[in-house]
Amino acid sequence: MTRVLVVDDEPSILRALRINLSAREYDVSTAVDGTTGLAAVARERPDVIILDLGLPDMDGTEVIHGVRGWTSIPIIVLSAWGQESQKVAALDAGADDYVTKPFGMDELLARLRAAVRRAAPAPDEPVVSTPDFTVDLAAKQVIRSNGEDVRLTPTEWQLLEILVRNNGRLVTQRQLLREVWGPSYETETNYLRVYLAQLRRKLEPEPSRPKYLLTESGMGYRFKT
Amino acid sequence: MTRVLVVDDEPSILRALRINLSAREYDVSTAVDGTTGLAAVARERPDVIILDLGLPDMDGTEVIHGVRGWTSIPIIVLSAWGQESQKVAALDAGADDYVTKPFGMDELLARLRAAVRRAAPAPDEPVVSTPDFTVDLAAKQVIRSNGEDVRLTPTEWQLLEILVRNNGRLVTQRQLLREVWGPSYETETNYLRVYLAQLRRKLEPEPSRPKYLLTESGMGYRFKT
DNA sequence: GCGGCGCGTTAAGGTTCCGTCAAGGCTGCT
DNA sequence: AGCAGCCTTGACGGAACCTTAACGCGCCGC
Repeated sequence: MTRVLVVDDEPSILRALRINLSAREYDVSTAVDGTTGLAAVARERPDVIILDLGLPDMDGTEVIHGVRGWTSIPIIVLSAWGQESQKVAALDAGADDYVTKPFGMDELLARLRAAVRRAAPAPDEPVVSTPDFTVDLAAKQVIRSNGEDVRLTPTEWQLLEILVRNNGRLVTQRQLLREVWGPSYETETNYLRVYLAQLRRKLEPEPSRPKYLLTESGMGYRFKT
Repeated sequence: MTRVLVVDDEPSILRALRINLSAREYDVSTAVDGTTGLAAVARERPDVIILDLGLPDMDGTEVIHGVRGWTSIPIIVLSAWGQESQKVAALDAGADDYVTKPFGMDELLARLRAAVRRAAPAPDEPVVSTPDFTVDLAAKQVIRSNGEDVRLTPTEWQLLEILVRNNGRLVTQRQLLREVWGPSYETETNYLRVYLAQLRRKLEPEPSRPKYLLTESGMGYRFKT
């Protein structure tokens, strides 16, 4: 189910969007200003953000920068009619699209679908195999080469997924912490050590001498087929 | 240079876009109907398409489908005011964005930038090769020509990255020290000698007679492909 | 020819970073 | 309420890394 976060200070718009989007099988959450909006993004990881530019506490482009600092979740901007320069600034700040108020619900829904579709990661290779195990991104499943499947906890899976999607590339500790725990955990390198150890225990033939989940001291981790 | 294909049957709009986009360093080509437009897309592979929905020979969504059948080049749609349903149909057919006529040139340019930015996943050219090894900036990885990969420490990476990004250019010691260790270390040329030696030991076929990491005595260092 | 200067090389400390283990808290289910 | 699975947190030994100093070499000017 697609999760939408609506950031707007007008109760009537919040209500209208909540009703219409819920009816279309979207999972809707809301925030009434920029501060709580940014917190909600970090906490809930919506699939798409609908952001009103006229918030009481901060400028719309600030909110966009705050989000774009660590993730590329699509952002659709709402703005009052005639705020041409604001719209341009918002798009340049990294917004994906905008809709002028008052807007037709059909149009907003179409833009929503377009934004989500664009964000959907390329339907590339959802399966990565090694001599010892196979990771199936689509099925969220890991199977050892002897046939038994490996049980991973949600956090373990998130970590493994990021590493596998960046197969061969080095992934920074900051990036891993950001994408799994959120931007305020960027220094908790502790977590990475614990969870990498768990993943190795479950996947590596010799957990103390890893072949696939490699450490690059001081930089990050790398998944190597 | 970004290549833009404009598909529109109104000469005045074609002219306006050609002038404005050319002035902004875009490479502009044009087509006046859907048929020649589709042919032009296939022939020229533009980086982005600006498409008017009101073409004489075919419906706008047909053109979009024709393009989307084989490529994901971003499409920005132009439509007359009030054609709400057409816009929705165009977005659902796979258009990336739309602008309502009459439009402000600022807005169109902003949407153009946004579309191109979204489509460009690789902002730079992250791979540099020599006969002896290959440096992949994005993956933070160096592979020797015999296949084994080279392990670099964080500091070694920072140094190498700066030198490779300035491929062929001379980089002064001060600049290297400033960017890696910070402005207060600008005189510690010691560090450079130590780390350049380490890099050469790991990368050069004959570390004592370097081919790639060259010293310019008294000035700085230069990476040479 | 002699001393200074810049550079390359090496190795030893000290510090930071990583793997490992285990205890405690939280949540959801029975 | 009790239990099991999962996540957080802290501590510790060991490995990787950075800093620093010392020495050798070639070049240049004196």
